[in-house]
Amino acid sequence: MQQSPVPPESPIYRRIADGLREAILAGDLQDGDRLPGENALMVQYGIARATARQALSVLINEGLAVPKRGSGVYVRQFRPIRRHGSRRLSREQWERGQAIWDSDTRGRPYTVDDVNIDKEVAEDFVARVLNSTEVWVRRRRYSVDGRPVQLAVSHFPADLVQDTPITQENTGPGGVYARLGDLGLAPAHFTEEVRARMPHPHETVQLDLPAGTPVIVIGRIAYTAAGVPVEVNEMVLDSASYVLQYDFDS
Amino acid sequence: MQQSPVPPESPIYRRIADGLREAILAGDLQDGDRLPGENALMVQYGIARATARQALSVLINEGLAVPKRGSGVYVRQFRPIRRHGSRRLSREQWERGQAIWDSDTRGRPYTVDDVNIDKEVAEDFVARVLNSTEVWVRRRRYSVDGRPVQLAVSHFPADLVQDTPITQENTGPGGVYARLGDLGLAPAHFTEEVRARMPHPHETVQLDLPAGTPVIVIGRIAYTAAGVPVEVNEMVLDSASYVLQYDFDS
DNA sequence: TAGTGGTCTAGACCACACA
DNA sequence: GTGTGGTCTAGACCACTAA
Repeated sequence: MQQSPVPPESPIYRRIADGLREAILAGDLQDGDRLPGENALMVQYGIARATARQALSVLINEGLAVPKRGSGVYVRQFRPIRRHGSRRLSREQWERGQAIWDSDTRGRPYTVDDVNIDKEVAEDFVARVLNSTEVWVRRRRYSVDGRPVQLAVSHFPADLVQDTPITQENTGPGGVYARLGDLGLAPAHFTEEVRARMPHPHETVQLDLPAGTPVIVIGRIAYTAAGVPVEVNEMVLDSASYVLQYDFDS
Repeated sequence: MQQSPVPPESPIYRRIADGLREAILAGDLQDGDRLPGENALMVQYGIARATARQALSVLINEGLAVPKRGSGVYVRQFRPIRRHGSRRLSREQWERGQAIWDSDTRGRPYTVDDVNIDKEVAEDFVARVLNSTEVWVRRRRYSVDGRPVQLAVSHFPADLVQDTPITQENTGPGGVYARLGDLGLAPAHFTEEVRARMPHPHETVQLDLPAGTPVIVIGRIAYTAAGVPVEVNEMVLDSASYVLQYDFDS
């Protein structure tokens, strides 16, 4: 009936992970710095390899570190793009230098690849929102500096956009919204629904996401001034590459 | 010089995880359903325990499943609260039945616990935004149905709110914003910065987050009509409990 | 070639849940 | 008590990176 021997503290792998995390969050280890590898941890703490791996996997799944095969485990950085929702209300005071998170303000150009356009039967929620069972769907991927950052899928009611450039790869100057304007259907109101979750496998591939990186999912509905829904756009963003900004009154 | 023997496909643990994920996303397994456990997978696929664990850990880290000690691994659901940013512009058309994600609209009451108020030296970015090195800080946690869903930390310039109920636990009717109004500092404009990341350990504890659940972080700055910043509020939300909605023009 | 991370096996002891 | 997941050891072979 003696007391339990020694296990009052948290498991070894967790204590190791805590130590490394602290070093990262404190800035002792930063940006592309190399973390102690599996072998180093085995020696330093006298543990088995699986345990060292478990410790590192904690940080990897938290998105704080990235493993590079044959090389090592490295600290990850956060330098997002700033995406503006409603910026119409911005005054100088809250437009300049008042950001909470640092971000890349240099307006780097988007690249669009993998454009893909199809006429499809609408999924349930799209059909419900657009009041249309047939839709034209535009899928594309956006990259910045050669790195993919966003997947977007836009849906348009088939009867409204049939035989317009919206069903073509090249939509002409001003893009899709300008063409909707030509039809007298210029988007005037938007609602955006924002959520976050872990990525699905195909998103991990298409966005080249390291483990531990959530995605931000934006469901956006565009309405004309008359209240006609003309577009449902679902965007999937690499959360390590974005900060969303919304400015509003009241 | 014969071809490589058999390993053209993805690793076993991944194929198992893929199969289970498919079952979840297709709805074959849902809500609180129990997944096949480690032992079941070992037998079914003839693999070692560590490999079965690895397969399950994939789903757990994706937030699709939750392990329950001594019981099993269970499918997780997504039934979020809808949080409205700018809703001022909402018309009936885009206010009712036009949501992309299901959400709990029944207005369940928040509970606030762990209220904590202190006068502190402002962190860098807070000091920069508020033009004040000393701030009053209100920390609190919000729960819905007894489950914690949000952590919030509000900062107020010390010189503006000194000796007001804002420095007290009970701020009176209308809350903090009403008291700011009493001072002629009613918030009129807001900017919100939204990002997502994996939670830090203390957030995991305070929000009781299962593995694989990202947090949504909202950095909110409130300005008076005159453009004076009066509050910096950092909110950390359980991403499995929230959908953010923003409505805007243009 | 040496070192790194990726995958996998075959055991072990533990705390906890549930019947 | 039996079964579950949590932690840990001590090996193995592989693919990839970098010198």
